[in-house]
Amino acid sequence: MATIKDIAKQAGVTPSTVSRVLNHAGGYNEATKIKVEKIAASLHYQKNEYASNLVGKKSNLIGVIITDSKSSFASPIIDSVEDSAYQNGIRILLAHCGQNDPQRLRFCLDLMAGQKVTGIISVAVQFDNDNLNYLNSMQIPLISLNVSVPDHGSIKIDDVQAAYDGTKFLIESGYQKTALVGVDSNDPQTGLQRITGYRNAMNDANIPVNNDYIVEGDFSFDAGFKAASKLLASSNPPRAIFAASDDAAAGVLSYAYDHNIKIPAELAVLGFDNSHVAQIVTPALTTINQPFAKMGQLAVQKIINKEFNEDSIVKYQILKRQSV
Amino acid sequence: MATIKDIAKQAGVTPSTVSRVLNHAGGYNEATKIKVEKIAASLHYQKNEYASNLVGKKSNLIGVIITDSKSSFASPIIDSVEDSAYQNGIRILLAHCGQNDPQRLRFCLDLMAGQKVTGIISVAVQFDNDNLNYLNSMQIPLISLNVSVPDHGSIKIDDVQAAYDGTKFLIESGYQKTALVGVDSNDPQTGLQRITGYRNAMNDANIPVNNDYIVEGDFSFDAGFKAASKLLASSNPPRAIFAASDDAAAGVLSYAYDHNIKIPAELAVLGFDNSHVAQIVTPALTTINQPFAKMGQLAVQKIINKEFNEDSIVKYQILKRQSV
DNA sequence: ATGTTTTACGCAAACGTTTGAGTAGTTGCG
DNA sequence: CGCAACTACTCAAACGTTTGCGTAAAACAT
Repeated sequence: MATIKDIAKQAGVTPSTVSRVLNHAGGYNEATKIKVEKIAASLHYQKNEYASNLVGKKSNLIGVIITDSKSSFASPIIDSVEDSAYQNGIRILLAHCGQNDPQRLRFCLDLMAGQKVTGIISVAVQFDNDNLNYLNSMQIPLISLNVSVPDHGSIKIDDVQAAYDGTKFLIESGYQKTALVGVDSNDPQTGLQRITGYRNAMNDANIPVNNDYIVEGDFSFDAGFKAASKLLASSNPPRAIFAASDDAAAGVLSYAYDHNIKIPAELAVLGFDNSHVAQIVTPALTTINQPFAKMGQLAVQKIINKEFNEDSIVKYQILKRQSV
Repeated sequence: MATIKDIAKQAGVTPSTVSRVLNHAGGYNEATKIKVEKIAASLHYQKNEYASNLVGKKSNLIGVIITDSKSSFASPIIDSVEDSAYQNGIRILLAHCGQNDPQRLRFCLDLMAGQKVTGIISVAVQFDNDNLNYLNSMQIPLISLNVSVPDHGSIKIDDVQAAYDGTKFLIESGYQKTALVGVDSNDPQTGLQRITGYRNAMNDANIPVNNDYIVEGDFSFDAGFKAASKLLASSNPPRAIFAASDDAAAGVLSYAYDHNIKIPAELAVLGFDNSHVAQIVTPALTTINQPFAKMGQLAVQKIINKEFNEDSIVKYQILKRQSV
């Protein structure tokens, strides 16, 4: 591979001059510039980023840590982060940390540290104490999406309020008997907050909360399916189901389809996320839109502008389609 | 940030020794090793990969270029590539190149070159001549998934045969009137090959091909929806639709749902990919399974083993669910 | 006791780039 | 004409590692 020295030799100048030309740093005359650029092109010169970053100490690298792509909202976020990064000449280092795998998360952090990333964007990653301390000790700024992480900036919707509004929306649409599925009360962030929002909305509407109507689970299709089978086979089935994700909502839809339950006539289904699947299932899901693209974009902006400490709450909307 | 020199100073040895200890290179005694490791830990030492790679000339970096994540099969591939990479201590540099954006693809290649990746995995990326030449001139090995790229290794299914088998499967299931949707005859790879497979199967079954039954489009939900509306509103609607992707199949399902067409009683739908959506739509899609996870894994293996020139054809299966 | 091998380091160069400081040669100004 | 200010460079150090070579000291063999 051609280096700056090869170019220098051919052009009859020193590497310094070549470097200045290639970086448009000024301090050379037009003829030299043209000559150097022509030789660089003919040699297929590619700057060695390792050398460059070593001396320059800036990496133009943003680390992105996601749990895994199955979570359905990872894709749009990665897309927008990548696009924003591209527009700013920044590169993306991607790593998966799995679901609750401190060891792998640690590996991810080491990776990012070794690459001297200017910042990390984590998507729905829960930090355990060890890794949080480790991160803090390394002084790498972090922007967390979807969940908040102590001492670091975050970008998320107001989960309590969103669950409140979703529940209220169902109630006002005539569904008093509304269940909440796919929430994990052990998850202090999303799960618990959405349960709180649901409870608050029921209380404010003076509807007693039936605890059987809160069905625990993760955000998966299966969780939705199982919850539906438990709820809808019971003696007192709900008239509406509020799922904690679109995938879970799709699970509900699937159960309903199998048992010939008409949506929304016999059962209303409200999703959460407005992920890709929300638009393509039948009937199309009424859901709570999370502005993933905007969140990814904002995360990159924050890292560029070094705004690491504020928490941003972004707006969601209830997106009406066919399922309620 | 602490460097190897800081450790050396504290430990009373030279950087060489520290380096050897940290790399488990041998040539030090146990006491020194323990001392160095303890100091390194206490200083939160992180190897500067830039310096390391600069001298070592190996990057442990694999570049991944995808068009965009919306293509629904990007996610499982990225997941498996990332997992395989993780198990081999390799990092992933991710870049999007958009759909037909030579300029951005060029940018991606520059990025990869600058980072001195050991290899590039491209997912469903079509190389124009300029970029192909550019890639070749840079001598970076490439493994292409889903499409084949001249002079470089690829991993894909046999699209002609898969479309043939899918069509044959529909015919043998009793559907003589089978349409093919979501294919682009301008796409010499996937599109054209699947059309060929479809035609071959029809011919072999002695069924005349009705050209109206081949509806052009991309792989999107909308393409499937539009194709369905064109086909099913016609005077001679097909009894089965073979979609070129699960997303397109979901579009067909959606149209059918809107017009109260029963699946599979009145219309059979066969998808393609077995992406995440295939399992969660209602009814669940019978589809052609592409082993994305295996493909990603294999791609990483090939790069590690430096097998850049073979084309691998991986196996698909027809996965029977509810839609046919 | 002498010679040989091994161990456990140190030394210094190298990787490719950037950048502050230095310097010929040219231009401008009064 | 003399001095300052530029221009267009060159020089050399620096970034943090790795690694081949060198070498004292220790261990072993004869």
